[in-house]
This record gives sequence, C-alpha cells and structure tokens, in this order.
Amino acid sequence: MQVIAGYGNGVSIQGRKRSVEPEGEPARSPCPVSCSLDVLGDRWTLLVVRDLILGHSRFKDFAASPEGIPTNVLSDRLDRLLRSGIVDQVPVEENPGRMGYQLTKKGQALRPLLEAMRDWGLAWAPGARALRGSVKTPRSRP
Amino acid sequence: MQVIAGYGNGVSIQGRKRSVEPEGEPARSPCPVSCSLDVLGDRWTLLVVRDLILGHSRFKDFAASPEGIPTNVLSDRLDRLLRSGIVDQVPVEENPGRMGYQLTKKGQALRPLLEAMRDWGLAWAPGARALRGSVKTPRSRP
DNA sequence: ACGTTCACTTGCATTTAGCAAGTGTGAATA
DNA sequence: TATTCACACTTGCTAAATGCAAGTGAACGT
Repeated sequence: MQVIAGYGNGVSIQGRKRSVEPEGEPARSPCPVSCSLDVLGDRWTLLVVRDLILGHSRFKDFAASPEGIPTNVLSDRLDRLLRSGIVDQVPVEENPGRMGYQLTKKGQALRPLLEAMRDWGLAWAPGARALRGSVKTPRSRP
Repeated sequence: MQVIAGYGNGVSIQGRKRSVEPEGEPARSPCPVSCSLDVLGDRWTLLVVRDLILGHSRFKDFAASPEGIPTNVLSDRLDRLLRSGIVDQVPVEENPGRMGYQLTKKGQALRPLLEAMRDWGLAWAPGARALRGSVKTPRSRP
C-alpha cells in the first residue's frame, strides 16, 4: 500500500511524496528491545539508516550500496521508516520537486545503536573491516 | 539440517548436543554493520540473546518469553547462534545430561548493542516500558 | 521534442515465518 | 517395572516476505 497522489495527510508534490499513515502492527511485548526490533529487526532497515547517517539521501544512493538491496524492498523499508517517524522527506536542495530522505531526531537517536553494531562487527564478525566513510564515533576536537 | 547423533565434531551426549559446523553464507559486504546484520538481522535472534543475558539458558525458557517465538524458529536461531560462535552448550547444573545454552565471549560482547537497543526503545518506541529484570547497564558499586 | 534518469511498481519463483501437531528421550511417579 | 510427564525438538502446511527482472511514468537534460 502506497498512496501516491492524494488529499488528506501527506500532501503530494508532483506524485513523489508518500502518504504517511501512523503505523501497523501491535507490539509483541512492552520490552524495549522487542519494541525496537519490531521496527528495526530485519536485514535491511538498519543499512538504510547507516546510509542516511553517512549522508545519503536519495533512493538511487541507497540502491547503489554494496549490499544490493532490491528496489521493492527498499521502497517498502523507506515507507516503514517514514511511518515510524525515523525518516522524513524533504525536497532535494539542488533539485527541488525531487524528494530526498533524511533522519528525524528519532532516527538520529539510532546512531549509538549503529555504532555498537559497527564495533561488534569489527571485533567479532569474520569478514568485517573498517571502511572509508564508515560510521564514525564523533570525537571532541583537539 | 541438524545432525543429532554423530561422530566427528560436536560429539553427542544422549542425543542432545547439536553438531556445530562452521557457517553458511558469505558476507554481503565488508561493512561491519552489514556483517553484524548478516548474523543478527531478524526479529528473533537478539531476543534470544536478551534472554541469555537475563540468565535464561534452556529451550523452554526462551520459548516462554512474552514475544512467543515459534519453536521451530527458536530451534533454528539457536542453531545459527551456535554455528556463529555466539552461544555454546553446557550440561545444565541441576540436571547434567540435559544441555543448556550460554553466551560465549563473542556473545557477551553483544551487551552494549542490546543496551543501545533498549535505550532507543525506551526513548522512542511507543509501547516500550522498563521491565522488571530487563537488561541493565552495569554500574560500579558505591 | 526526445531520450535518459529516477523513483518507484508489478509479476513471479524462492525462501522464511508462523501455527499446530507429532516424536523420541530422560526423569518422575505409581 | 510400567506409566506418565516434561522437555527439546521435528514435521507439515499455509501465509508472508525476499529476491530478481522487467515495466511504468514523471522529471530532467539537451
């Protein structure tokens, strides 16, 4: 489901802005870990968040990431991220009328989680290695 | 696939110890976040790790968690966790001959990740609330 | 005006999740 | 010893999600 051009909430600009309806499924339990996994628990969602943290903002950029997310899955994940308030849409600077994605406050709050995941991966996952342009822990300037 | 009684690695004790063969799929990319998600990226795996951190060690305990993991999925996740070296099996203390699960060092290293997930859930997930016996940040004694 | 890029959608085969029921072994009980 | 019970799974089946290739239409560049 993805209403493209409609009245009501999520006013469309040239058939590009998705309508953002609140959300779907009920939580499996009140456990905060479980609730987080209800939103983030799959193989792709956090990779999109990673890309957003790295500064990517457009569909093609997410699709071009080395893991190769299928476009229908990407479309679905962006939709969920919008509905759960982790990202929102803004007109692309160099090209208004085209929409890009960015993290909301709620989404930016995922940075420590991504960093923990990166750290564990570096320490314990066999094939992982530090990458140019990977998520960095912010440091106070010297 | 789950060899129950066999010679070779993973010597069985009364048909309860799973054979632990290295692992399956190749990494999607060398990104440490992606590599972590290759192992942890689904709706159940980290809930099992949470239970292990909470001190649970047996199949029935995981199965009894409020999220209600199906037993076939639980079986599969324990298998993967074993193969990826995040948990191992030990005889249950009060009842040797019965096997329980526990975190390895690699698995214990997931604690910061779980804590980050708990923190984000508490701060941003609608239905989340702190639970008795939930994952706690260890504090230095006063 | 025309072709290209972009952001998706659609169709379809394969895989995984979810549910209920069944199986074999060890432990407890009669 | 025979029965029952609990436990740790497995099996079978349906529904949903994933993965891949191809298609669509608005926007952009020329």
